Amino acid sequence: MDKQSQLAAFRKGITQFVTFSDTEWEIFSTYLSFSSLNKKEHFAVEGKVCDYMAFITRGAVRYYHIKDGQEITGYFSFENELMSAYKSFVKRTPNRNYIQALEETELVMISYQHLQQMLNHPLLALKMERFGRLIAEYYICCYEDRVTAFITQSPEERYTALEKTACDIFQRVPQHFIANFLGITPVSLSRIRKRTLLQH
Amino acid sequence: MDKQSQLAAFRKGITQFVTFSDTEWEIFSTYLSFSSLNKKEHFAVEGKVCDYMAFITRGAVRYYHIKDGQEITGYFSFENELMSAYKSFVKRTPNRNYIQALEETELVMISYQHLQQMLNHPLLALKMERFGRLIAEYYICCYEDRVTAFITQSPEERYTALEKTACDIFQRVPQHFIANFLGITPVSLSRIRKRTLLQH
DNA sequence: TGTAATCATTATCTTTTGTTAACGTTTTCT
DNA sequence: AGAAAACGTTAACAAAAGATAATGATTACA
Repeated sequence: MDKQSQLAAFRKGITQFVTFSDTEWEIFSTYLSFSSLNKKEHFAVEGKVCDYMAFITRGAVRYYHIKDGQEITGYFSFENELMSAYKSFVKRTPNRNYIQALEETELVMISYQHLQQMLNHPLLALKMERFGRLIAEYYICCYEDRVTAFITQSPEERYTALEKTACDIFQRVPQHFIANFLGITPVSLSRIRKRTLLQH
Repeated sequence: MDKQSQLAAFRKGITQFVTFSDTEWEIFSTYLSFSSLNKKEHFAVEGKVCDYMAFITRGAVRYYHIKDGQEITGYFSFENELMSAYKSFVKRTPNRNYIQALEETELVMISYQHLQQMLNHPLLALKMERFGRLIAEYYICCYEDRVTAFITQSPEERYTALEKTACDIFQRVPQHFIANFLGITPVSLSRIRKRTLLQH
């Protein structure tokens, strides 16, 4: 995808948070950069401070931890979504997990440094503060739902809910990653799938 | 506690996010109000839009859902912490859970309406946007850790971790609420406690 | 193209959790 | 002070999940 299309996709994708005037966008877009990830390439790794947040124009990534030498996938992001090792990015602390491309992935990126420059730019500051706030609020709402699911639902209920709200994910992501995401083992997810199939 | 002390506690408590000049604080504090909750009184209930966010100067609350007629406690907040049905408050949607005082609780409150006024107030806007952003970022980090715990740890590991990081919670909150918070049943938590005691 | 790696399923066994109920203790409230 | 409610523990059983290993099938890639 060419850069103009990527920029356009980005501009459209963030209208749920802020809309930039043409003048503002002209300034804003000078702070952006582009990058791409090959399949299995990492956007962020454990131990390093994450210096970028990115908008995915094409592709998909997974977030995973390593515990006792085992990879445990906690989340996914797809095209038209924002991605970052959020805590590391905003707090400037070493990241504690990995973000890896599941497919060929294209990104529009904002570096931490550029973000700070924009937050100090008289013509952008207020809008950027708001942008940051609304993004954060958006993700809080996602997290709220996710924690609620762990508290109030069984693994089977979480699986059924996921199948309802995002069944396309099963076509796109290996099942054992989804199992981790649901908080269970791949073997257990396979059993749940069989169980729920037989029920209908 | 008298209002001046409460205001002082609030001002101090939010220094981790923003520091107000005396002039700013004078304006800011005119938008605040005070309230208190008796034990078991609700700050937020299911189905209603939450109109306030609050700083707890004294006391404690629990957040709970009702599923199949059963209360399931998902979170707690204590003195010197901010509290709100966040998603409902920022999105103006009906709240999906309850927030109830565990003890006599005193609050400094900001109404949604007043917050909007401050966000439009020329002398406060930028700082309030930043305040909102930093609060949201703070809670995202909390949520990140919480979700990671559900993904990577067993119930027993979550219990042990909680005992290490916040063992005082067991003196203050009924154990069956903590069980819910850990994602297990009260019976199971009782067993885990016995098990881990015997191991040492 | 052919070999290796990845992946989902299944089976077996163990461990843990959920469910229900009972019991005694403590707390609450009138 | 006394009755009722709330609470933590324990027991017994059922259900579910974890661990490990084996088996095909598919995919990746050299």
